[in-house]
Amino acid sequence: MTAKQFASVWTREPRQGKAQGLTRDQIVRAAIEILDAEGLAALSMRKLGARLGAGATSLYWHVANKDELLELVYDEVWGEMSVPDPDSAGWRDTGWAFAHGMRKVILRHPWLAGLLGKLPAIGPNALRAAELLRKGLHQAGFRGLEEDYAGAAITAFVFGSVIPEVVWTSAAAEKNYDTASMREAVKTAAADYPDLIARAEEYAAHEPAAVREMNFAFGLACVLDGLERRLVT
Amino acid sequence: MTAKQFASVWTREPRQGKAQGLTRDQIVRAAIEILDAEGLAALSMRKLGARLGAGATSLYWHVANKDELLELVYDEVWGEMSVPDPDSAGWRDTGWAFAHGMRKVILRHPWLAGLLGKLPAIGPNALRAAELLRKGLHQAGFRGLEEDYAGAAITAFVFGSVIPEVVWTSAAAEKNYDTASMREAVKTAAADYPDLIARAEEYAAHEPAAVREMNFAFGLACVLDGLERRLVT
DNA sequence: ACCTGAACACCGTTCAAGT
DNA sequence: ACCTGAACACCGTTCAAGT
Repeated sequence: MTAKQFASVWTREPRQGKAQGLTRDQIVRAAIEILDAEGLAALSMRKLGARLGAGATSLYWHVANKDELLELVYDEVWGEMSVPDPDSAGWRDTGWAFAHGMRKVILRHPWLAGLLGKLPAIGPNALRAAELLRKGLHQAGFRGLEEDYAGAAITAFVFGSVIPEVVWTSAAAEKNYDTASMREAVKTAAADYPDLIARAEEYAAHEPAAVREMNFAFGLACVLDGLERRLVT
Repeated sequence: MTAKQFASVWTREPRQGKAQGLTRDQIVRAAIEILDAEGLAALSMRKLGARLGAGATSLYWHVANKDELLELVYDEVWGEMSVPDPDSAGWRDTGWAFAHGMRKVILRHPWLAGLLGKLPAIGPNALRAAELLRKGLHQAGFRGLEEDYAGAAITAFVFGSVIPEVVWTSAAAEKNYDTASMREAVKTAAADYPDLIARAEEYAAHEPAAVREMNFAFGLACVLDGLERRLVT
């Protein structure tokens, strides 16, 4: 048994206006750092607490539970999205910029893909973005339910596009597979479908980032074309 | 201490040709039952083992780990998808049927949404469906990378559409919130955006299943229109 | 070949207690 | 008001041992 160190108000550091306590903001930022560095599965309350030099259970003063923390984190990153100004451009440019802005955020934080199907997004940043999209589509001429449908079509396309973009790389990162062996695995899995393999090989022959960007642009243009047509009619 | 029951080869049931052992198929089916009934978070190896009258660790003979089990489960449900025959209909009908088939599977197994961003889909059922979509788009006239882009656009739209459809109801189910209080929460969260609230209220005024179906049909028609246009040009 | 149980190294969360 | 540590009820997974 070692003796306890002497401690009293006089030996202890002053409180200094609560500058050293935990903040919800601080917690959220630290969580994002862990998520960016190690992925969704690696975030635990204990690890997060340790990173902040606090006990895991201290977090529960600032945050009701882990799911609520994830909601905060989820909305925080939507704040990074650069939203276009619907007043300064045509609706089509707005839609285009909106979709690319969303995509960029998810590519920067791939763990978002694992949260999309888990949490509803009703935080302030998500709502701000939703309102901007709505406004752009309203100015374009959509009214009533079609205003919703049009917005849903754009965001649906973005979510659905980015998920497969991200799921491979983040699965590979979490279990650290090498990409060559993964490609090989797909090839043997698809042995019955030579045409599918041929397609995968042509796809893989291109620079990944570039071909994905084109893939995204192609689909987005389809969606926007469809919206435009519905507007004219 | 209670005495052990007498047991020997003679009192024990015969082996009967290994009819009573666990099967991979059996395990996968039981897992789906749990998932359908209680959702993704409720599935544990221990619970699954118990349901099958076995120890949790027995499962590891048939399955490498939980993630692999989820991959099996994931692919298994894609087997339920009714895939259209691209030879018997125009490509647009095929695309339409394909998208609706996918959507139906996810709506029947909402926990799929939580897996989309987590697991790549390269099981046999997923590949069979992918090949069919590819074939339909090839017959339509898409070639090269555009064949991929077109397929990706359709599946992206379906995934992205169904996620928000499902995430609310499954979040509500897991924590059993009542829908009225959730709607109220959204309303107060969006207090700064009256137009957004107005839209949400008109949306909520309709029969949910019907308005979602229309939402889906609207966006899908946009995507297909866009594809058609790219085909003609 | 297939299954078991004990054990390990984790989880999220509660709560009485401290300052 | 904020933080701590011990404790509870779970996890997924490994592995020696059984049949």
